Amino acid sequence: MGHLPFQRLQVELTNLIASLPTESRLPSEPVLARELGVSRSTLREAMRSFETQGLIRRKQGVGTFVIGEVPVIDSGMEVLESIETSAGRIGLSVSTDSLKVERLSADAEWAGVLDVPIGNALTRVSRVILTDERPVAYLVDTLPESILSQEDLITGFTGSVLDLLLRRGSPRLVSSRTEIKAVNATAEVAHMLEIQRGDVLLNFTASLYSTAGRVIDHSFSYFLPGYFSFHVNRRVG
Amino acid sequence: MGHLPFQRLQVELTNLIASLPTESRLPSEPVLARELGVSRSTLREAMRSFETQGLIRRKQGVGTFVIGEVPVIDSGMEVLESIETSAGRIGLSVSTDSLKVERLSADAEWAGVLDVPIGNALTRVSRVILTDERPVAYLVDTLPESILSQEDLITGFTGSVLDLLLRRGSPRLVSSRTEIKAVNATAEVAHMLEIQRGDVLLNFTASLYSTAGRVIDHSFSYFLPGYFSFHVNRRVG
DNA sequence: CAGTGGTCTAGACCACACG
DNA sequence: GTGTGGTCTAGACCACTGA
Repeated sequence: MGHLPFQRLQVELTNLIASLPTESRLPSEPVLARELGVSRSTLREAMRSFETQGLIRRKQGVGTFVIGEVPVIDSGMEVLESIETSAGRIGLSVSTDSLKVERLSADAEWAGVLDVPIGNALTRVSRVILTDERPVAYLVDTLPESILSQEDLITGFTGSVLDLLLRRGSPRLVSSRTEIKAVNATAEVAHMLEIQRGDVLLNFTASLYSTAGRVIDHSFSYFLPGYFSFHVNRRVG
Repeated sequence: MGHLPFQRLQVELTNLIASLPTESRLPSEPVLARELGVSRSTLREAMRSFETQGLIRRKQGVGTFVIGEVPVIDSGMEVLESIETSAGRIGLSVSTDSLKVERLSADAEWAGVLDVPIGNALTRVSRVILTDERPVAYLVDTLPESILSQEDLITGFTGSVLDLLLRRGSPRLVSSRTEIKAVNATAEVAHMLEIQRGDVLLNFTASLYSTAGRVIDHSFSYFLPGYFSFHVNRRVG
């Protein structure tokens, strides 16, 4: 009956995961593969989507664990707000990890994106968002140093560049143009989010504008599906 | 220095694909794997993202081909419009394939979603969108038969349920609530889109509302990344 | 150290297109 | 039939965790 190992596997894994209590550990991959009558490769492939859905968590050197209810961070796309704000609305506290602030020089491409001369100093802030120890988003903000310098980040920086700019009040922000894509995790992003290379991610590429129509900030955001719910109300043409 | 076969592979494949003319065929997988000094599994894994980006096209039993410039269908999320309309704006003609119309009975879940009694007759329209022979989107619309019957679809149905409802003018439509996700292709969807199971897709789940606030239609849409560009302007809270 | 998940290999067999 | 991409296997080795 082994005609469709994969689809059968998905069903059996679904049942197995549902039958186990939260936080419990699955059998190791070699053992589980033997029990289910498939090779380890096939088992791992089937497990992929379960992790991006937030149903299990794999930790290298430790094991694979069942996750219970995932607190889904809900956010409407009409309004731009930080993940901290979205999470706060559902009473979820998130933390920032792997915060990195870099100073770099604008090459031709970045000069074009941010509308500054080539060679201008830029500030780049990258960070990982955690909910309950789980990395769920990776964010990279790039903006002119004249707008945000490393010194600005010393005091009272919680992690969100957007929240910092809003709190400071200048320059005044009005809107962001956001492009929505689905991507495979690159090796770098996979490492930051503790997932596997090639796993599916939701990606936003956004430019933030001031009232003067200037580009204030450019950001790449990568979200683990299963932990977020983005929605939008579209009017009929 | 084969310490990072995969990352090196990505670079070499990028160069190889860029160096070949449009429509040309790549060497077969066993040959190419040997030439690049990796196993076939690794080669195929690395090729995955190239296909979802629209850079190559794999055809079972035929070969793997280089795609040139992909016409990207650009669409703003503020306004709901059919893919035909979005494609038309950039002068691209798309066609419908694998059109299937089903009649089914509302179970408890669908009754709740569409706000009809359990057991009510429903119409389901599923189809694949092609651009230049390439399946790029898979759409499934489900709605009460009282709103759209199979007879309504006999004459002048181009494929888009939305366009048909708009042309008919009743019921009057106002908006849609759309949820945005990134997913792995299921076996079924992968087959319809001629991609591999597990490949990354952008997914919209939407409910369409009438002026009376009734749910008129529920749809699942799956898009191949690389062929679409969805964007939204977000205002600052 | 032993045991876990992460990566990669070599090869088998299947499904499909085309001559 | 021949050759292609699609699936699956068995096993090796690495990277990491924790006792």
